[in-house]
Amino acid sequence: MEGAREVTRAATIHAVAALAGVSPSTVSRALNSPGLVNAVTRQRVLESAEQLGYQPNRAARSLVLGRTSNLGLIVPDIANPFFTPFIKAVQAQVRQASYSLFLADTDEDVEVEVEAARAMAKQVDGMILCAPRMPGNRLRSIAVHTPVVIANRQSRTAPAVTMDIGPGVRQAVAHVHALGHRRCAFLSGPRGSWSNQQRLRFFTAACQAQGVELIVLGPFEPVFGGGYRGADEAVAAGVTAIFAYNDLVALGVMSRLNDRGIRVPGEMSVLGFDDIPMASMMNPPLTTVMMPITAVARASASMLLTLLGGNGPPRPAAQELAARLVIRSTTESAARPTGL
Amino acid sequence: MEGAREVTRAATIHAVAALAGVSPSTVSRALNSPGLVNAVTRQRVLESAEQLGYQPNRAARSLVLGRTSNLGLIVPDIANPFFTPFIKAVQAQVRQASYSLFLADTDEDVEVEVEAARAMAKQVDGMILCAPRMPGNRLRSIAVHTPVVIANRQSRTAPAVTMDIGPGVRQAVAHVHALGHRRCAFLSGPRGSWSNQQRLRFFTAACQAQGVELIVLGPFEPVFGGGYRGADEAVAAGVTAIFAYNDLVALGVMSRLNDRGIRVPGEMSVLGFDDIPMASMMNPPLTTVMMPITAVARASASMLLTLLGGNGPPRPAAQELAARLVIRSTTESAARPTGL
DNA sequence: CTGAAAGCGCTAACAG
DNA sequence: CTGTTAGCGCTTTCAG
Repeated sequence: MEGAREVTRAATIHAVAALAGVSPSTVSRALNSPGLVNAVTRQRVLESAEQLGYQPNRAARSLVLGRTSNLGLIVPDIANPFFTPFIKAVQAQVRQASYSLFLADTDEDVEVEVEAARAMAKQVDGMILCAPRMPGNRLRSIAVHTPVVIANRQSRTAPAVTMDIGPGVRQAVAHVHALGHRRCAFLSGPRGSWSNQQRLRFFTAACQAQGVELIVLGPFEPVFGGGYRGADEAVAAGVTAIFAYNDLVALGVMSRLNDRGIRVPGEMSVLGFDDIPMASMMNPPLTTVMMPITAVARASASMLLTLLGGNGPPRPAAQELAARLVIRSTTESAARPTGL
Repeated sequence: MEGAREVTRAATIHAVAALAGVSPSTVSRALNSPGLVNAVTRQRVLESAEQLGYQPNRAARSLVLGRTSNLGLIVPDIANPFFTPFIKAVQAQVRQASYSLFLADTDEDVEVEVEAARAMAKQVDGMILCAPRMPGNRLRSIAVHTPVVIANRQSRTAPAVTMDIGPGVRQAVAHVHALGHRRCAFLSGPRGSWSNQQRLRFFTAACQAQGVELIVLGPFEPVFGGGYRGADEAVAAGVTAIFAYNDLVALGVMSRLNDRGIRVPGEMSVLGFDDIPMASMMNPPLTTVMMPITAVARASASMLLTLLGGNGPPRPAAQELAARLVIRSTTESAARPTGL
């Protein structure tokens, strides 16, 4: 009979101690504070441990130490390409600090998010909540018990790392203005979304300040298909440049424009938002507002690590990183308005 | 002073016991085996627990129970859209069985993978290795200590869930043959890759069996850019249909074809492989061989759960799921060869 | 039905 | 430098 349970019961510290002819505490010390034990003894212990394939039991360790050496990360959607660089960066940094990472995805659902955060809180030393959708009080109820860093969302409850889209938006508007565009469309995203409101607000302000007429269209779903529809409306509105809510939408726009035989950037300039990995790979490469998501990830991770380290500033200050325009090949001098 | 450490020390089972006026063991029973305790006592305990916001310490629980209630999942690359449905499905199933899930990504690096698996093994009750790259002996050394299920790869070491691409490939070839195509290109992927070899082998066999001439091109990188280059070679080869190594490559092909003014599917038919979420969203929607990745995920998860359950068959058998063709809009009757 | 006692595997004083 | 002792918080016999 074979089956589910392990063949060999894992070796305990006692077994190692016995084999090395020392006490368990010496084994513990040899492994955790090599300096405190005689070199030759330590060598013997190490060999015994090696021979038995000894792996400290994490539960026992956590229990006595009061820490798990695990960190958690919760993101709205793993499938969203906007978050993947974030996940990767956090993962790398966390691993480097020799923590393990619990990663959960909430499918953009608040209930799932709250539940995931609660469940996770019990088994990590701290966690990063990326763009959490839950209300402030729920956030607080979690942050009270567990060190938390919030990314992509303002908070008074916990230290937060956010992005300032202002510079990027202003650069984008200045860029199209410089190319001679005077009438542009903004393809808006989900009405309820905070980032849509923010993007809309900044674009409106920047266009007004720089003398560009802004036609707000939408809302459109923040995916490929949304841009597909949006493209037609923008063309009908007689604009010469399109600010898409995000890169996915921009992708849809370009696809649709292409179907209709409208050249990008020849007849229509298109700008995205986010700078997802695909943006630079598409054809032509997309001019877009780069959100410094990787930098945010790194900052969040360091912040959490600092928070846990106990050293450093007692409570890391909030931090804000600036978005900026990345000019690639979908923007060009304004031509005569298309459509009609 | 405030700072990193928790404000309130988490309530222990003792505190709850004291408040309810019972012993810790009664609290434990009230929570875990409600049947064994007097209804009114239980009620009192539950209220005390609620009042104190009592959350059992997982480390202590794991220590005595010998199980963590955590499961692990390791995938080659979180950013690869092929794996996202897999991750989501596993996550859902695991959560439903009230386990938490550790998710790790190896960036396709064998060393990272081995390391991640080792680290994870110590703190989960079992894990799913998705398309592991590590050699069989490393795999074995892990599977010996931890219940493991392998997805997307054959194995004699552990129960595995794999996909049979045969039916899908044969359907694809039959499909283009029925449309009158007699000369097709296969844009191959990474030379070393097992799935590339497999796909190539099956396409070669199916084409030969069905009387379709197959021009093998490449290798190309398995991403958008690869297809971009591949498209030109395929056109130069004078084929009327292109089998792309995967959907990303197909995407690149279509983009390039479009740039060159070659209509899909009018002048060239294009077929993908995998059926990533984007395949149905692109324009026109891609005809592709659907890999039943979600089904594999579900099967893997159930398998692992069974393995851990101790009940059911002592060792779940390996399982193989069939791929099949999904016909969308990038395939049409053969026209005259393009190019030259 | 409930309490007392023992112990999961490990670390951290505290003596030697 | 090393062994002994005492728990970390929880579950589970074993008595009552």
